[in-house]
Amino acid sequence: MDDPLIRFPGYALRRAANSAGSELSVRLAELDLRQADASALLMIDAHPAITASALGRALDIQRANMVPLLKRLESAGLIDRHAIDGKSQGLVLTKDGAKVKAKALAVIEEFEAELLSRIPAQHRAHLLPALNALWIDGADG
Amino acid sequence: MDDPLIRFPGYALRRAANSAGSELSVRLAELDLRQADASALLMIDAHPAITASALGRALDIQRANMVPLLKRLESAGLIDRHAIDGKSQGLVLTKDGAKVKAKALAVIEEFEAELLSRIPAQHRAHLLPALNALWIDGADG
DNA sequence: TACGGATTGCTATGTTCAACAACAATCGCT
DNA sequence: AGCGATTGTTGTTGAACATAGCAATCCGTA
Repeated sequence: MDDPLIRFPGYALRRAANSAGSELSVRLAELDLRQADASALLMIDAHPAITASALGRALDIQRANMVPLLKRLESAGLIDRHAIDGKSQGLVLTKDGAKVKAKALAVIEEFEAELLSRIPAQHRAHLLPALNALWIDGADG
Repeated sequence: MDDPLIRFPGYALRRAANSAGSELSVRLAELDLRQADASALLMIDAHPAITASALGRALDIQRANMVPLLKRLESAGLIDRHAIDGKSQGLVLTKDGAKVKAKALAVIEEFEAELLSRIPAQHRAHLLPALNALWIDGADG
């Protein structure tokens, strides 16, 4: 079918993100993780005792929407929360959390490699810098 | 904040798509259109009398979810439906639909140009072919 | 021509994701 | 001490997407 939309990078962006995202979700589901969960685990691992709201800012998830995410990770025994002061809470991985994070990282690394392998070689190295230019300090700061 | 995720193309894909998508939605909202609406208008314009289910396949929208979309476009007076045979219906743009489609196309063209302008020149031409490789006949073909 | 599988449009329903407004409690700066 | 800003939370809303099922219709083949 002749498609008048495929010439638009924005449209291709949406379709590619949906395609890649749904496939990654399937793989992460085997670890009982969602994409946001895995992102949070990796970020907490890189920044132990990070604050819930700081994590939300880093992942572009609003404070209100962090609540069920953190509740899920805590219920699964993957993270611990401890009070930093009277209003902030620091997040750290539990031992189980570290194990699951390692598995998730392996899944993601493999997925990313497969993703790149689908791209013609001459375009491959350009994808990441091009994408990053679109959202890092992009229009939505 | 040091971000362990920005080295992943898949993550950048999601963030970039969200960023670009939400911005485009704001602009299309001034025409009372959603992204799927605009996509449908462009596709119907390129394929007059296209079937509802064929349109859904082209846009990767399930038949069930086409119902409210088409109802919305029809209620707004942008499309007409006529029976092709006993079970299929052909979709065409109304005069108003053609006008709105032209406006939407202008919005999208401008948006896409701005999007590309944010990408360093040496990466710019590679984005579209790289993205298209990810979803056209990709893993979810 | 008659039959059976496939297709079409639709209803109903559920899930996930993300946005908003509001709130009490707390912090940090002056 | 006081005041604006921040934090974690609740509740609600809307969009986007998926599944299961259904009656009607089409189409290839016997």
